[in-house]
Amino acid sequence: MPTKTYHIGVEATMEIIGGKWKSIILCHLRHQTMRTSELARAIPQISQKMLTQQLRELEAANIVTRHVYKQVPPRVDYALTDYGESLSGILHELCVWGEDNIDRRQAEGEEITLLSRDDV
Amino acid sequence: MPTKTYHIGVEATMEIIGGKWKSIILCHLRHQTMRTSELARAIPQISQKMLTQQLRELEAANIVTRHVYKQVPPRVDYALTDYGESLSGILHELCVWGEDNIDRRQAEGEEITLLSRDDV
DNA sequence: TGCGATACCCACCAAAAGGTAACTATTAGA
DNA sequence: TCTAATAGTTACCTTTTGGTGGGTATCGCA
Repeated sequence: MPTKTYHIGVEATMEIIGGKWKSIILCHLRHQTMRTSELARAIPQISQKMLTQQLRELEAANIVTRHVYKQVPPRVDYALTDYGESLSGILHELCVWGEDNIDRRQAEGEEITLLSRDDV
Repeated sequence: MPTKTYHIGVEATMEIIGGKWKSIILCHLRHQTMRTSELARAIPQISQKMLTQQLRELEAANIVTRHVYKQVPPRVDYALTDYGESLSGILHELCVWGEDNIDRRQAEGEEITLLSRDDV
């Protein structure tokens, strides 16, 4: 197999938490284990397809675990792995920086809203 | 104008440092002011077009400044703004986490290389 | 005269990422 | 018998992102 080459560490990180959805999903899982439908409610813009696709990729990267209960209707929940928890600090800072960014842009008159400031 | 809505802070952050190139460019600028050609050498995979495009977007977000010297041949350099500096800690952690991620994957036998570990 | 150096721009094309809608399975309960 | 509920898949399409190859401008220098 051809060796995969990175030039700088951040490339690898962004491969894992980059894209439109992964960091958002992880920010929610940072606080609690969540069912599929809970995640979907917490991220109303995401489609069913994207949600499961992104969760599969996070699982493959050993960032989240998937737990299937043997029930009907099905019940599945997701949680950060220990390794996923090592991203917790970064995720928190990304949220806080973004909140501050939105505040600044509002102060400059941009028409912009932040619906929930769930980071403590 | 329709109000832009974010649901969680990290969405705004990712709009600014997300994508394939922005965080890499910023990680380099974290250590020093750099000319266009220096950035191009530091990030050999990037095309001229992408480099200037991403720099324009970072400039528009007030994360970097562009300084043009009145010379021939032209000389332009880029540096983090004060606001851009507020990302410095996050960028550093993203690099370090990625380096650790690469180490782990290597330890598990993946064929993977990290060329430079420039974070102190 | 014509080339090298630097920092662009533009038109065009390819690939990746994301979105929509319709479909599956199973069981409880109206 | 029909419907709701949950989690997921699949095919198909659109949008966004990124890549290539060309072109511009100015000045010094061989």
